[in-house]
Amino acid sequence: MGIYEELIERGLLAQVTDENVIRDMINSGKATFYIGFDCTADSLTAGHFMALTLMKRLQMAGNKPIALIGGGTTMIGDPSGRSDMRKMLTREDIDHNAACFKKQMERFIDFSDGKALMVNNADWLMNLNYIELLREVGACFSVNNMLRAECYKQRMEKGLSFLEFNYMIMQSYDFYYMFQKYGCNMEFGGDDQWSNMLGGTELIRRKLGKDAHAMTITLLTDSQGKKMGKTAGNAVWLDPNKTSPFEFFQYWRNVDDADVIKCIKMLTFLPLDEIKKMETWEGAELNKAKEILAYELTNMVHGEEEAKKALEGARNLFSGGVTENMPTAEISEEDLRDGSIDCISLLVKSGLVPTRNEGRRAIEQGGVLVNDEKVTDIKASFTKEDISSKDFILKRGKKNFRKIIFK
RNA sequence: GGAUGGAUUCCCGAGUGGCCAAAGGGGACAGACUGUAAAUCUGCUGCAAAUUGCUUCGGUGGUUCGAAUCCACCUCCAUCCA
Repeated sequence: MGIYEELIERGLLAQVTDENVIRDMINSGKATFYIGFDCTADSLTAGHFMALTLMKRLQMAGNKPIALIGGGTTMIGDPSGRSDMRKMLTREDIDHNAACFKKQMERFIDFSDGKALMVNNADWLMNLNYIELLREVGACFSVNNMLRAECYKQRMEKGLSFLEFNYMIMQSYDFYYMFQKYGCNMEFGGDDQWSNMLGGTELIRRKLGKDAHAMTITLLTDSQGKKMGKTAGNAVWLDPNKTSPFEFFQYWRNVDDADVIKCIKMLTFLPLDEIKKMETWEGAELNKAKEILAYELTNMVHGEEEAKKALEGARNLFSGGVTENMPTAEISEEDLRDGSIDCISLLVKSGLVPTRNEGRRAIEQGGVLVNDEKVTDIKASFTKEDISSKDFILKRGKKNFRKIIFK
């Protein structure tokens, strides 16, 4: 089975420009492909992770990846699939984010000995001359066609600024530029990028009379069609300081029954026949699959040690007992008032709750437990001895908890 | 450039002088039930030194005992005309 067939089997491919050509190309390792990452935040997310694994899969099959950091395109902001305008980022923010991306990517993709390239489109986009660009590239685009593109549809009602409208042109130019400079003959991206990507292949065909290809990855959505990799509107980050390995693990441990197998197929590198066996699992048995999924991903993103810790921590918490490898929070003498700390402060301090009001509410609703005993009094407080004499486990809800350590 | 409509809390959206920290829905969170799942039911959803106080209805000023609501100017958005 070639890599192309494997990608299909895993449900990763959404659309391709020319199936036969692309299959031959990637199966024989002749593709030099790129995936663009716009640096809108200072960490990659679970969504990017799928793109990175794809890069890796293709790299393992002998193809050459180019990771394109969108230092230039981020200045514009991709309107695809968005219902509102993006916040404009400053040049400094973008540069900072790009640096963060770079670091994280190096963990996944082997960039040594030219096996893969990392480039930043700020290097060529920032110096473009407006009139020249319009004449050279702008003439190749039909506004009529662009307006028909799926990615702008949602914006036709809410409004689309000219700035964002140009995003497609910039992305197309990237491909055109890298096609010439690096021999990049294929572009990968999320399925929401399809129209932007076609812009690139079209531009190359018009300007150079050559064929370039595009292929999109199925967006990772849950059974309700919502994009995965987000909790409460917040992304699941790959940066351990933004989403701890434990939280990361728990996110995947908690996916819907209906989505586990799909996630394992799309995100992990487990062999397909192994996954086939899991497909027969049902009901509570699926928890095993969830654990595997969570472990595999945490292992890839945060390393084996963290993955093991998270796995054990979670097992301990949910099946009781040992308090090793649980996330901890530290408090010190300064946090005490009159020799003790009240429960609400402790919740806030440990990060289990963002505001005192929410802490109060959690207690009122019976959602706060100390060593598995419900806290019933809002004014409950604990002394240094309470906390340091034995393990002190503070829980908010069923899945959020900290071991409190007195320092 | 002209005309009209609009901006409300995480999102959608009601509110057109006091009864408004602001209806309803979604989402999120918590409880029950479960398998750390889904569905369902219940509660809850600005902040805090918490029977009270403070901040919030695009922005800045004003009128008023009192403004999300009225007035002026400004910013942004949509639709139509150019």
